[in-house]
Amino acid sequence: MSSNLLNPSFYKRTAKEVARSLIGTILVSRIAGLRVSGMVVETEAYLATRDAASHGTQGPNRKNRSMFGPAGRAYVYPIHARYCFNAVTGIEGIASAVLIRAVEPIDGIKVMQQRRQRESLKLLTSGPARLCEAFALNRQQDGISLTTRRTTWLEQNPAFTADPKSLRATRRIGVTSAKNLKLRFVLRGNLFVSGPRYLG
DNA sequence: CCACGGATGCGCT
DNA sequence: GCGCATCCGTGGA
Repeated sequence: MSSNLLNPSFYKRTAKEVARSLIGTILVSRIAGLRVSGMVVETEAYLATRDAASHGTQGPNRKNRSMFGPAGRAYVYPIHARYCFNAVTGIEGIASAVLIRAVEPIDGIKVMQQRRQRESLKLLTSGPARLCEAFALNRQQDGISLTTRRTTWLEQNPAFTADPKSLRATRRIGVTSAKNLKLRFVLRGNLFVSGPRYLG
C-alpha cells in the first residue's frame, strides 16, 4: 500500500528522466476531505540548465522559490488566472521540475465534475490548469511535500507496464522560448492527452 | 477536427 | 501597460 508512494529518490534525478518516469503513475489529492485520483498521461520537463522556458532561469524569487527546494515537493504557480502543478526534481538549490499536463480520471469523478462545472470526462483533467481545478490544487499546495500521503502525492501504478512504444516525446506546448526541445512526454493515443492530436 | 480571439490575475517594466 | 508553462466559445472545413 504505502510502498507504492513515490519517494524522494524517485524525484532526485533530472527533470527529463522524472518526466518520462511519471507517465503511468497515479496522482492523488485529498483536500477538504475529498479524495480524487488519476493516471498521469502527459508531462513536461523544465531543466536545470540551458532551458530559457524554465521559471528558474532568473534565479530564486518569491514566486518560484519552491522550484529551488528539495526534490519531491510541489511547485504550483499561477498563470492566466489559473494554476499549474509541478513536481520539483533534481538537486536542492538548482531549479528543475516536471509539469503535470494531463491525467486520466480514476477516482472521484463526481467531485471533479462539480469542481470543474462540467460533465464531459475529456474536459475534466486534459490540461495543466484543468487538472489543478479538478484536484483542487492552488498556491496553498506550493512547496508541500509530495512524499507523504498528506494532501497531494504520486503513487506507482502496479497495473501499468511501460510499453516503450506507447511513450512519445514531443516539443512542449505553449512555451515561447526553447520551443524545439523535446521535453513533453505523452502516452500515445490516450484520450486525455491535451493539445492538438498531431503533436502525439 | 482545427484556428482564432477574448478573458482572466499576477508580477514585472 | 504587457507577457504569460491557459481555457473556452465560436466558426469554418
